Amino acid sequence: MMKSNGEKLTPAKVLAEECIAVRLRLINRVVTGIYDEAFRPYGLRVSQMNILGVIAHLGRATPAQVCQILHLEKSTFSRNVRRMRNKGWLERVPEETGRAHRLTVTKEGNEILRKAFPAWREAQRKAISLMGEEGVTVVARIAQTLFSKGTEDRRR
Amino acid sequence: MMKSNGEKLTPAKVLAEECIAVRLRLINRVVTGIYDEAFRPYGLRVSQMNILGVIAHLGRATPAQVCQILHLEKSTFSRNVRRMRNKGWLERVPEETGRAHRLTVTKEGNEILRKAFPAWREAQRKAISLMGEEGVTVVARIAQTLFSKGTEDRRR
DNA sequence: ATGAGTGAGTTGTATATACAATTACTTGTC
DNA sequence: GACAAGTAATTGTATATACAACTCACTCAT
Repeated sequence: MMKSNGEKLTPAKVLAEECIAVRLRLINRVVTGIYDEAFRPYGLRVSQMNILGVIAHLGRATPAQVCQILHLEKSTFSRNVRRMRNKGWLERVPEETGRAHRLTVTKEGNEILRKAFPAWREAQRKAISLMGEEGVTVVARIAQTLFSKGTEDRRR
Repeated sequence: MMKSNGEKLTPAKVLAEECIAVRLRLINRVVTGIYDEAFRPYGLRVSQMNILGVIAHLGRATPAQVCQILHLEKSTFSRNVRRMRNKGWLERVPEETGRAHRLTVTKEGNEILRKAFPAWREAQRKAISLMGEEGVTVVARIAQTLFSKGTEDRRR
């Protein structure tokens, strides 16, 4: 742990050994791969499942709500939604006013969630086995603080 | 914690409340944003810094080595390298044989790592504040098992 | 009423990512 | 030596992601 030996501490060395982002992004790639592989037979991606899940949960969601919860940029969300509307999983419900609208999960959208559910369970199992119970708990705790920040901290 | 109330447990509800991937990916977006923002003045992305760091650490690295360590698909790596070669941060050292080659970090590459180092420190500080010491430790532990898997488990 | 500002949404551009297919080279094997 | 198998790298295609710039429609102050 203590690096009191004679090796020189170049930026590269410190970066490679201490950078949080490199580790988190690595884990993210692997875990994303686990879920995407599980969902492949259904033509579903984990990113899409996440969005479907949130909207299904909210019922009739505004894009801004979903973006705030998931910390997604509005343009990212806009394009993700387009793909899912093309697949018939999401539907727009226009508001009375302006260009604004809400989103709902269609019957087909709920159907795909239902069909992919066993695959999700299997992916969860693998993810837990990779991250450990502790890892799962910690990730849930961190995400919780971000969900909160999303609702309390309106600016930005 | 226990959900013994009368709410119905739809797939959507279970997914939204229990999915590990949605939480991990959310954290990944936020943390990636922290580092990318810090690096923006230097025209550097966190993904690129990660690759530079690993290659600098290894000295003369084969693409396969780096891909194995970072769990990056070879085509992803290939295109990332192209961008960094265009910026003059990486250099190819051809092998005697075939199309194979190794990569080294150029003087400019080391320079950018050195220049961006304070920004990295600041991003680390923010990431630690977001994830907590425990979060940082757990992520390091999980990543460690993946690094190991990369070297011992050759298939896939 | 009108013109500045605001909020929601989309589009332009660029990077990151992965899977599938292809290309280029090497190394057998016959 | 020619052909089959294997490995490294690239290219084709698609999705995910974000920042910047733009459009559209509403609101409000003068």
